[in-house]
Amino acid sequence: MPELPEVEVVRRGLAAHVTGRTITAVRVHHPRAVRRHEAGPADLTARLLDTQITGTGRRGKYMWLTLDDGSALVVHLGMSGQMLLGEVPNENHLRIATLLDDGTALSFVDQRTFGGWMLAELVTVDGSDVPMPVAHLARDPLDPKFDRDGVVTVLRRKHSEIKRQLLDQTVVSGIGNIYADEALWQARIHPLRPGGELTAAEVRRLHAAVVETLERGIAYQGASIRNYRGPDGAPGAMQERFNAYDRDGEPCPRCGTPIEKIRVAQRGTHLCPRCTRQP
DNA sequence: CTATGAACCTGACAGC
DNA sequence: TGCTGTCAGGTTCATA
Repeated sequence: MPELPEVEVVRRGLAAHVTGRTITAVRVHHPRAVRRHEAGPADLTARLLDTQITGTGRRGKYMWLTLDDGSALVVHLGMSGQMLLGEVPNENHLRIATLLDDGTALSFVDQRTFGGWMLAELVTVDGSDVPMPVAHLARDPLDPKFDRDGVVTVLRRKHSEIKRQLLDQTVVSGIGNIYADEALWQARIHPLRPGGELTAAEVRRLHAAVVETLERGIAYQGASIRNYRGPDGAPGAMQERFNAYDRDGEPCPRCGTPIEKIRVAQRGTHLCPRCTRQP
């Protein structure tokens, strides 16, 4: 589920509510949800208690809440994570429940338990302050300091398919399987094309398509194929706007040819066989 | 260094 | 109905 647009919708939804609030209660219901917090559930609980949330941040598919002790609560939604505001949800996938000083509950629900919370210190990398667990990620395409030429240099150095590279979070972060297929469809580039062999015009087209697709995803409040929900529990609408993803067999919105589904890097990959040239 | 595959989980769905 | 196999938005680790 959650790629950059979904995570950004969650971050924005949380920011308005949690900034300035103090955490008054924490309960970890499932240890896997904090497995990446190496000091353990008790440490996380103790350190969160009575801390104030001072702001929010995001890079790629990671988001975080900055805390008044200078550290950050880093959240990854994995495949099915939800950050919910309101009452504590009566949900058997409730993994972590917290209470804020205005009486609101901030809960982490995650069916598949691939996501989780961890506390981390902020480090300065290349002029930006990010939590430790995020430091290895490339900037995402919506980052004001995103360096397109730098990414192109990396693309050229590697020899793997462009879709594989779009999914590599150390090349460019935030893009997952949905938005990779959507951006490649929009740019009319075959997912199997070697990234290093794209022309300058194709690179420009792809960059524009990635930015537009991600921004569209945010504008439609994310894609709810399965269990993605915003912090208010509402699903997104982007799944109704897909041109290629999950549309195999349906006509390409551009030329009418049925969308094809292949596998690239073990991932289901959707493309128009007529709009794109196979390598 | 690059690339591939498996593992980590739960649930939905297709087919028999 | 129920069983089996496959697939799903992500990341990480081990193996070639």
